[in-house]
Amino acid sequence: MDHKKVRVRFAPSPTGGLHLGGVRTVLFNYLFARHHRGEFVLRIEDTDQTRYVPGAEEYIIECLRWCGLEADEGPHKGGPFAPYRQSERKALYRQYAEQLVQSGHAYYAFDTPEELEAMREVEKARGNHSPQYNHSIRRSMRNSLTLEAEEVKALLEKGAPYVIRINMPENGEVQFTDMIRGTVSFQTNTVDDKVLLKADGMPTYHLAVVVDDYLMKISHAFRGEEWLPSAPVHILLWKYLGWEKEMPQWAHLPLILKPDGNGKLSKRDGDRLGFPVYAMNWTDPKTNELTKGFRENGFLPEAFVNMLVMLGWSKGTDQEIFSMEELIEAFSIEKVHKGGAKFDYIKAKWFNHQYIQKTDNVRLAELFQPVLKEKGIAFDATYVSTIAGLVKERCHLVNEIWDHGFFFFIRPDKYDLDAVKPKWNTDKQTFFEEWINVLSGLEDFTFAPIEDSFKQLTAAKGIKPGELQLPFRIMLCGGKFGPPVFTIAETLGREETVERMKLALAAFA
RNA sequence: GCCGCGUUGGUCAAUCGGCUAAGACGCCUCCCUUUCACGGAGGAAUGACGGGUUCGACUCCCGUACGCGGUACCA
Repeated sequence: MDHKKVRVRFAPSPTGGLHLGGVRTVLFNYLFARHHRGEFVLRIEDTDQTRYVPGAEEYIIECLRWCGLEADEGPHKGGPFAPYRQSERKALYRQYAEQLVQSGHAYYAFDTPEELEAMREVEKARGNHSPQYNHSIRRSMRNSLTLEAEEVKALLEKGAPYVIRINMPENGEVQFTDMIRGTVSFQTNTVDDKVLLKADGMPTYHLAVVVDDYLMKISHAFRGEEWLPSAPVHILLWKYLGWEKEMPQWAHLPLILKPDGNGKLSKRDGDRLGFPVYAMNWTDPKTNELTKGFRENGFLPEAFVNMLVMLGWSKGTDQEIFSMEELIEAFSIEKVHKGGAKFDYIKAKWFNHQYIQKTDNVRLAELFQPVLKEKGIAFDATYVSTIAGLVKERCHLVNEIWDHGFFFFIRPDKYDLDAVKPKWNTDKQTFFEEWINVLSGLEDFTFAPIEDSFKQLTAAKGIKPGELQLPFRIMLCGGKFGPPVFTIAETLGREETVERMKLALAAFA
């Protein structure tokens, strides 16, 4: 690797929520930058004004913050290469497009959308499956290659709308080395004359990435595999603009695929299969439609990130759980796979489960509080964190603390009578009535004394302890679940325990 | 259609010519526990296909098949 300072960038288009795959692209950029002690830039590619979605940029920034993948430079914090929004850099691009026209690598095209459409119709009728504005077509279109110089000048002067298109060479090969895929090559006549500058004066992605990557001194450009087919356009632009020596090294990341079938994972798949695809909840400002996010679904950001990094990258050992520091240390772009990976929500939850076990109960309780609030239940932080500690080993999502510990917050509203009734008798009834008295007078209402008194009384009554533990559990929880039953009693406290026993006894009879 | 990129168990994946093909998730059996879970011990399950190259190929090369991506004045 050369000695150029490592600078990478994540360049999303602010059109909606941030997809899993987007976060993974951020992650790989971030890890690469940190590993090489370089810089990570956030650049907003909002060149398509018709697709602007309010709030999307703020959402993206918040996602990065939540994931712990914050950029060093960006629209939210500035930096030496500001502005970082392409819409605010609009004036910059035109000169480069003009420069390309001057050097013959681009040209003005005056074709109207209708003319373009007509051309496509004609071509399709002739059996051309997907007509491209390319070397063979451009000769019959209205552009500065076919029109007389005076006519072009006249059109320009009278303000006729036009775009600037790249002039793809007819016979040539573009070759480059992708850090993940090795040598990739294209025949130039198979790629069309992409629009570089739109009629509204905004650049297209193709021009903007190249110009901004150059201006922002980007050393390595990572993006999704879907960009591979347009790579030759970008490579040629670097060359035509005379910046070839500064061109970043490319890496096209594999796609994240849907769990069933094939194809790129989409928001729709999440809705269909019941799991989040976006990092955080996203509400479409137009339709008000809410798309669920990993964060609100009870994922810890460390787990989310760890799960994502394993989708397409492997250290080469059997280690699967990595701290951010370990990832920064171990990450290398060469170990990123070529093939796409299917997203597995079950495995994703397994990662989260691992992290929940390692997470401090106080933090877990804080993350769980919103669930209680939503239910209109208030408990003090210490109590909630005790519960979190008691049930976390069976939680794959933070929100599941409720599913596994709701009875710590509310009395059971129904009992698993099928598990009690068949074996219920007056001896058991009597046992519990007497034990209530014992418990009421117990000096120290904690695990050991509770268990001791239980054992003493079962022995005295000649009933097997096991016969009574399950009913006791059902009295307190309502069903066959939860942590050790004497722990539940201790946690609930004497009053609540006794009260629940009385209530249950009435229901069991 | 054309162009490009891929292809190891159901899924994530290791292997960079020596494989009796790791490990993880999930699944199944058992142990622990008179709840569930955690934990522990086992088990089933993999190199798309066909040709080369080689003493030897999952690994390299070439075809084929299949999949995906692209084919916009969207990114």
